Amino acid sequence: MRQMSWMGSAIDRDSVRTFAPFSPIFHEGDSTAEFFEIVQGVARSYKIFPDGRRQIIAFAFPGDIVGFGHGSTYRFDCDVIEKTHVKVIPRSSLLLAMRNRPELSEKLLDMAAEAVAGMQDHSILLCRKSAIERIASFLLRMASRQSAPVVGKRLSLPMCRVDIADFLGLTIETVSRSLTKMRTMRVIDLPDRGGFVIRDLVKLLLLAESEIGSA
Amino acid sequence: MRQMSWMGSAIDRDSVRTFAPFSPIFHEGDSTAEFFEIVQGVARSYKIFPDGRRQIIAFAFPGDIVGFGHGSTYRFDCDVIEKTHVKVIPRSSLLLAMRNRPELSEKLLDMAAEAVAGMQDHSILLCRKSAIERIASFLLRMASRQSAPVVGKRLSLPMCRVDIADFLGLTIETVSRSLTKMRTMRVIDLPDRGGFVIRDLVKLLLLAESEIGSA
DNA sequence: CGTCTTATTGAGTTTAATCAAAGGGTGTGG
DNA sequence: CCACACCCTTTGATTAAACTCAATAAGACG
Repeated sequence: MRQMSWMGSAIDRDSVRTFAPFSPIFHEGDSTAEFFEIVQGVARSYKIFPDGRRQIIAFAFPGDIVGFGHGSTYRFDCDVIEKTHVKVIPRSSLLLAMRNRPELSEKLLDMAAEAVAGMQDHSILLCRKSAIERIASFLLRMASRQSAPVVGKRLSLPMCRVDIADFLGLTIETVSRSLTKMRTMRVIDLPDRGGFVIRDLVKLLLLAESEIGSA
Repeated sequence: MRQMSWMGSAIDRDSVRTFAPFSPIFHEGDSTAEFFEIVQGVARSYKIFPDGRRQIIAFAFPGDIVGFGHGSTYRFDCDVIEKTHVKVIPRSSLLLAMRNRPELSEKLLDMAAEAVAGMQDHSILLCRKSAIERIASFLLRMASRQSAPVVGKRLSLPMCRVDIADFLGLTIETVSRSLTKMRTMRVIDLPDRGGFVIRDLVKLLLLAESEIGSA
């Protein structure tokens, strides 16, 4: 969920908070008194199940909103994977703004629709795509978050393998093998931990099969 | 998306339309001039991809709303799998109601949040559960849509195997094998096409692993 | 420099997909 | 009413993909 800047003056008094790596923004079950715009850094939303399985629902980058679009309590946990600055927006200020400006509500509904559509695409990615297609789609998405998908430039991949695996519904071994394969195919480079380079954008797009989930 | 009855007088002038089996309610790309409440029957929402794969996004039963929560155009196709009566709600009447009653907007946002949460649960079902867990979860959901999950009563399963497969991200063969296995285990009965009977609710809940996706 | 964590690589197993064929209703026409 | 055809479903055999278990390698950090 992005681009809330049109909210304008309604959120002038928001405060910015800083989170240390791996500290929580909120927990499942906490009441939704506020939501959060990532200013700098990366957050991850996830659910942990009784059997220990973890599903990462989304990564949030600067400009993204987390915690919005829940009911009265959060439906999952959210923490940050590196030092992160977060703008805290009181729920009440949004509700106030909605009453003052009804057209805002329509916009928010559209945003919610966008979120639903995004989840649908992600579902399809999870159940219809092969491991390598998922990784390729994921890398393209990571790339488009920090610049246009550029060949040759080092792009940041701030999350560890197990996070990628838990986001894509794979194991870390499969993630690692797929990345290695793509490196062998000269589609990407892996210069260091936490970074990757696109060497052949056309092949990467082909691997991702483009139209699903690369949005 | 359910329980829109609180909309009350805003939708008094809605008309009811009847759709013959497999006729479309709307297509992807159509403009969202209206949305639809299923009065009687069953609808399915789905996307078809360039490679021919089809993903059924949701089944809609009486009381459910379809077509709500898109942007200005529908994001997928929707048709009915049996003779279905549908209440047509003009989008304009909802927007009007929102302006007149701001608290409605909050309720709609909550509904959207609900939809997002539902999609998240479905994602998890699709990428974390085995075939038999998915089928068990699906049967429980089907059961809870028509009554409390009751042992011994014939429950309707109106969609064909290929629809179940495309909803759960499986093949029809796997769906069929899983159902057969559950029948062999005396968990369910399959008295006829389009129906099933729960014989052992406890085992069925265990197979579904309950907490994920049975909501 | 050594330890600890994270990532990679390898071997074997499991699950579901694929390919292929047979069975079972339903409906139509003789 | 029966026979046939069609569609949907079930069952079987094989294959392929990803998971599991296990070991090694590479960074990060004190």
